[in-house]
Amino acid sequence: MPTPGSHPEPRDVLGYLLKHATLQLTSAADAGLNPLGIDSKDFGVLRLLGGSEPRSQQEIAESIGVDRTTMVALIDALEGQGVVQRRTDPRDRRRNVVELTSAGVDLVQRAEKAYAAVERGFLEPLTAAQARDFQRALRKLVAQP
Amino acid sequence: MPTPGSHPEPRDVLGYLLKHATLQLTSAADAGLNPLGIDSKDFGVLRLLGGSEPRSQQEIAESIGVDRTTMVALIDALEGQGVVQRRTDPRDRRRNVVELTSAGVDLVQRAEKAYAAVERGFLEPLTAAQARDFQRALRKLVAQP
DNA sequence: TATTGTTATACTCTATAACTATA
DNA sequence: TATAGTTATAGAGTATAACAATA
Repeated sequence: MPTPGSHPEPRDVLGYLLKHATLQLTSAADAGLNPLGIDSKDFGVLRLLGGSEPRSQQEIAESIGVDRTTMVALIDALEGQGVVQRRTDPRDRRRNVVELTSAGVDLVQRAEKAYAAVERGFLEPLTAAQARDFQRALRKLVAQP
Repeated sequence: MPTPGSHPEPRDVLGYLLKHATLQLTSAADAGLNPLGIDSKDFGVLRLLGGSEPRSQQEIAESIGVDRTTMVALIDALEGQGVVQRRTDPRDRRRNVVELTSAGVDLVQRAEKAYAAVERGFLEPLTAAQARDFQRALRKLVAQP
């Protein structure tokens, strides 16, 4: 804790804390998902595809926040693993709709469990109420314009 | 908010929230520090040097969490701006002790103010108590082994 | 022999530009 | 003419390996 009047320690700077919290959780998630053959970025795509409406590559790219050219390689890899499948949209043949295969559906379910366990482990230093408030605060902060 | 039984929305995943909170704060900090000619990474180095003990390039690199080879270019740039100075440690001539120049001391003071304003803006959606609890929780999480 | 700073090099990640096929 | 996917290319960022000076 910084002494009044002194320079705050680097570790007390919000930017440092947020960055390292992100790094820790990401690396724990990568490790937890590794036995399933995917990483946290793949998981971001897969859990999007586990949702209700089918999505084109471009829509997925926008949701994740990467370029559509970056999405190509991501989908290539997942398709190579047999967990997703590209299908030309019959109503607009320029678009690829990406769908989970049955193996993909199964993978997403296992990945959700693995990721949930990682989150629980990460939040373990907090009480249930603290963890809830923490995520609530985070949502408010990220919702900022 | 996720409906019970449904897949949680991507935006509710802790990893997503942490990553985007970090991105938002970092980019706000870069913008706030830009008029001073530095970015948030430079600021991390400078505020370390504003502390009590002098540090070698390697020590700074370790504190920041980058390789010592990466530190070279960072210090090059800051030295080129005239805000830090390399000095060979007379007690171990292999080491470069990096010190703030008087212009550097001045810069750090202004940068601390600018960064503090950015943090305040970022935390604005929270009440003072919520912001305090949020940072407290973050410290606990990052302190994990 | 080990360590600090440095340089050269390579690797990862991602975006920009250009091409194709469709619209 | 504009858009989705693709490919090739380039840029940022950072690490690994090798070298000089010093311990």
